[in-house]
Amino acid sequence: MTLLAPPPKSDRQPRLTAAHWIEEALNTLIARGIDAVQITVLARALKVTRGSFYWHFDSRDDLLSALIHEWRARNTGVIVDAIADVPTLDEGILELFAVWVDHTRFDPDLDSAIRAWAKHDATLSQIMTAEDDARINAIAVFFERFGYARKEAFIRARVIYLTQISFYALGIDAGESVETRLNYLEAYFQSFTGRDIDPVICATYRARVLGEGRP
Amino acid sequence: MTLLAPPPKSDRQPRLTAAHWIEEALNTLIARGIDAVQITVLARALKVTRGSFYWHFDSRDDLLSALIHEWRARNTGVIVDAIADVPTLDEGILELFAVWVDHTRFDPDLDSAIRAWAKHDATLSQIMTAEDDARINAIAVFFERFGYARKEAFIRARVIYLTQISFYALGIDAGESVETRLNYLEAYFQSFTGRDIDPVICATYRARVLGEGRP
DNA sequence: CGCAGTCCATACAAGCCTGTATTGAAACAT
DNA sequence: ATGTTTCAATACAGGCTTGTATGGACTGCG
Repeated sequence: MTLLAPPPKSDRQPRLTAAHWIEEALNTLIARGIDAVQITVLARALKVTRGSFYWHFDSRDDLLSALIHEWRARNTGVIVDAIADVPTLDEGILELFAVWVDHTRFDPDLDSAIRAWAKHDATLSQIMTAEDDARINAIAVFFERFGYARKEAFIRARVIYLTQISFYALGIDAGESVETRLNYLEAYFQSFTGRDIDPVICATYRARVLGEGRP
Repeated sequence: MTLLAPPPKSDRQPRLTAAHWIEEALNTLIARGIDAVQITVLARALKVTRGSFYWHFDSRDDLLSALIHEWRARNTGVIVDAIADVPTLDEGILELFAVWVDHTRFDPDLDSAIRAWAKHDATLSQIMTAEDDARINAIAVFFERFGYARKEAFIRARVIYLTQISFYALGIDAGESVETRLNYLEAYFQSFTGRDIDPVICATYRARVLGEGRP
């Protein structure tokens, strides 16, 4: 069968691990949706045959479970943690903004893709709803800490969270530069909180974001 | 082949039209996503074989085009029209709320399903983005008409629109009663506009919505 | 009555995907 | 060096989907 002599194969290709498959699966999940996460597709992308896959996983469902697990490990709790102990309202809101922008802490593409998947998967939908509720609730508690009445805090939490989720869903964040978004900062703050942002804190934040832009 | 005598077939089954296929396709698009819109699946649901489909349509792509066409005919312009000529800010916002709730004017499930589809279809994505921009812009113009500065109007338009889109995406609208939502009405209004709603207009609106609930 | 148009059933070719079973080839340990 | 473990290629069976080709049944019309 093997007519050709084995090619040099010099540099010890580190064989694939389950993590490689998960990574590739996440990529295609984000790029093309859950229905496109097919073993054949992943194998092609990884330049390997499906024989490898079935060594690392029992089945496709096994892989899909791993994807959900991976999402929970990455994106769950990030938002809740971000505002748990902020000292002022202004810093809390800006911390939220920072989380939205810092894709190493919160991966919006992954979140969107999982959400789209959940739309047609009952059990995943429950998990997603619970996560959304936890995030909104955390923001509501945050607002309450700074003098907002219960009902208003809840609605403002919803508004700020839902706005951000759509921001990703519509791809607005992809088409707008950091500068443009910073230009809208005061307006967003006023809209979300009903108060004006502290100019000093605002300026500090601007400098920080622009600084991180060019490390 | 036909061993059995043809069953009574009494009541002249009005044969299927392309519209029937489109309707069923929209249903499964909403329920299970674009990848589930398969000729075989639709035929099963319509209790007909695929032979029928290929009489009404050239191919699956032909059907998908029809779906997009149908969406444009139904959902495009609805939001823009709703607030084009409202006399006051309060009524405009409430008119927007009314549109969100009145699924005969605006079909959120269809909109969501098309949006999810567009996420992985470049050309459809462009159409969707254009539609979103048009809606947001219309709301921004509306805010400007009532004294909001250009930048603030734009951001407030975004916030109110994006909030609503997520409302559907997260399925919050499905899990909350009309009464609950009406209870939050003042809070939403304050959050979206930065002003307090006129109590009289508010009461009138409440009565109207509750009245329509039981026709 | 017969003919044409409308609509659907059936059968077939080709492609794609999953899962299993078996073989093959490196890497590691004894 | 020899055997075991790790990972991947290959081959096969079953199922599902699209698209085409063709024939049948029903309708309306001349």
